Amino acid sequence: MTDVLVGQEATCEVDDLEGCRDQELEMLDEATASRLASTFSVLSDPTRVRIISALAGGELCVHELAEALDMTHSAVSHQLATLREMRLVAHTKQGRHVYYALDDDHIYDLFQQCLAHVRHA
Amino acid sequence: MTDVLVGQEATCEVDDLEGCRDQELEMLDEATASRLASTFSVLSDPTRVRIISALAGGELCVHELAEALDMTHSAVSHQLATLREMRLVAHTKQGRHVYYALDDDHIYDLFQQCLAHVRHA
DNA sequence: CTAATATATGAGCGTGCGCTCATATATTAA
DNA sequence: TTAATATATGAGCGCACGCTCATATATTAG
Repeated sequence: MTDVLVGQEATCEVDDLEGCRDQELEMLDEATASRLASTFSVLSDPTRVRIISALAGGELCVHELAEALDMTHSAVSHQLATLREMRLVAHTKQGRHVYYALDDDHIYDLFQQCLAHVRHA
Repeated sequence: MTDVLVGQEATCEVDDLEGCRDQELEMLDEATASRLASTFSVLSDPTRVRIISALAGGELCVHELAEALDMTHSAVSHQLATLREMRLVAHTKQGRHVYYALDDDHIYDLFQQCLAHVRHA
């Protein structure tokens, strides 16, 4: 109680600076926060997690992935499109097959670290 | 073409084993995949990322967080409820203020690792 | 060529979620 | 007591997203 500034109507004036100074914060700007959130959101879906897990063992084509995940080709293909747009998987065409493989090791590191965390807890 | 089993109705029989053997996969089970996805989804929102970033500098009460993020108390309070349910933040009551602080270092490690990745790319 | 296979993709549906608004509860001030 | 402050929370809205279904394109077989 009796904080330096408790006034609630002076919301956007000096308080921000005071608040930051209080704890040496370099507050994350919104753009960086959004990029972080976007990166995490790539991994925030069970299907995509399973795809990444499957591709960790080597490249697979769409119907192999669909079988491994027991999902329709369409559903898997849609998710692969998402992962492609986010530059997480690379694809190479061989005949009428399209083989997908992991493209971003950093994301896979995040995946592994989270896995260790989940398995430990 | 002429794969061992191309029939689409024989989806869940021998193909799974074949696929797995191909690459020594220990496929992630669905439960683990969901837990991974849930963990990542906690960090997949810009507001929650900013809250975690703010709390990284020390504990803050709701109105301080609201000022730091330039958001309403209600929006911040709702997100804090989510973070509380997910055991990411701890709260202590002091008078009419409720101070929040980070509770899970592992999650913060994930946050930091992703930040490094994003800032490097 | 036609047919079958492999993948991609738009439309639509249902659901989850983040915010606002209104309201409820708790604590302190007067 | 009443009033103001601090936080929590239910309802509702709008939007994003993951799936299904249907369709389109590409490649290979016959």
